[in-house]
Amino acid sequence: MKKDNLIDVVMEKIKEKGGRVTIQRLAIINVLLKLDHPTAEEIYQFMRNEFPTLSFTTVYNTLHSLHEMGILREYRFGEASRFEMAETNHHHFLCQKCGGMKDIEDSNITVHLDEKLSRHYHILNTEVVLKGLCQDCMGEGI
Amino acid sequence: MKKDNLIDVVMEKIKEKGGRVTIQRLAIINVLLKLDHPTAEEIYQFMRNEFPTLSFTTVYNTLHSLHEMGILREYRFGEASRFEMAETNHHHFLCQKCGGMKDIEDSNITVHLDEKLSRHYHILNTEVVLKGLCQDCMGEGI
DNA sequence: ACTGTAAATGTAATAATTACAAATAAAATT
DNA sequence: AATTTTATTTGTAATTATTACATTTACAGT
Ligand SMILES: [Mn+2]
Ligand SMILES: [Mn+2]
Ligand SMILES: [Zn+2]
Ligand SMILES: [Zn+2]
Repeated sequence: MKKDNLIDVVMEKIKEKGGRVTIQRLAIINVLLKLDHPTAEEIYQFMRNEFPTLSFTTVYNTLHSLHEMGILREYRFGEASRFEMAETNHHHFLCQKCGGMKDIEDSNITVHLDEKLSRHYHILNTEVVLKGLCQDCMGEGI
Repeated sequence: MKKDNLIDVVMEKIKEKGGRVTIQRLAIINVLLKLDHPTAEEIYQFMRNEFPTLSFTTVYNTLHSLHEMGILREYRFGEASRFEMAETNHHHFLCQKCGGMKDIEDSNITVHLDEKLSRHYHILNTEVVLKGLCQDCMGEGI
């Protein structure tokens, strides 16, 4: 999806949910498009130069409200939460050494759920988490 | 596996790694066999009556060292880490409403990884995380 | 029993996140 | 365009989970 178009979609979704389109929200969306699974701290530090008046609390508030609106996803692997746009479904690889989190395209993994699972759970999302060593960390042990 | 036998296996594994078999470690292993994905806090509270001299720090220390020894697994979904014995591989369901974490038997899900993934990563573990609503929370929205 | 040292303990410190009250500014209404 | 409403931002303080550290205890080898 083209970036400007995606921003429009996000703005629309915010309005749908009765939220307000603020420069802080739009700015954070733009940062999420640039950084790879950033933490709240990483987002804040990245924005400080261009946006010195931004409050760290606003970063948390915004990430939380955008998450509630279904606009982004939150992952709580590592010690700090990491965020990304909720666009497409995909899987993740977690490096046990450096803590890195890499996207794995949906097409690279096939998952089949036994149909009896849906009798016990209302499943909204299926995601595979691979753990191991990334290319940078290979050949050094854990 | 029979429980006493499992304890023996754990003791053996601790010794293999050059660790010491302490009553705290054995007690915490026993708690992990009773509780379902407990947090450090839940383990500590569960043990306080029978073991009033136990330190909360020891719970953390023990969970950490047993994890390092490969005896248990740590999951950092929710705000606090949750722990379980590392016996068999299985998958998990996370309820978006109550935060509950349920085991899904390995046999209920089949996962196929594209072979080209192993050219980029050294994959040690594959786990599926299902998100949705558990039976208790169904029919109440998110 | 003696001894070396890993582990346990208690307290203090840190890191991530949240709570709260006051100030600001979207956006609806006039 | 001015006014109004109230969601959001901001700064600070509080909370929660976890870790650091110095001291004491006790596992396990001799
Ligand atoms: Mn991703
Ligand atoms: Mn489990
Ligand atoms: Zn790595
Ligand atoms: Zn539930």
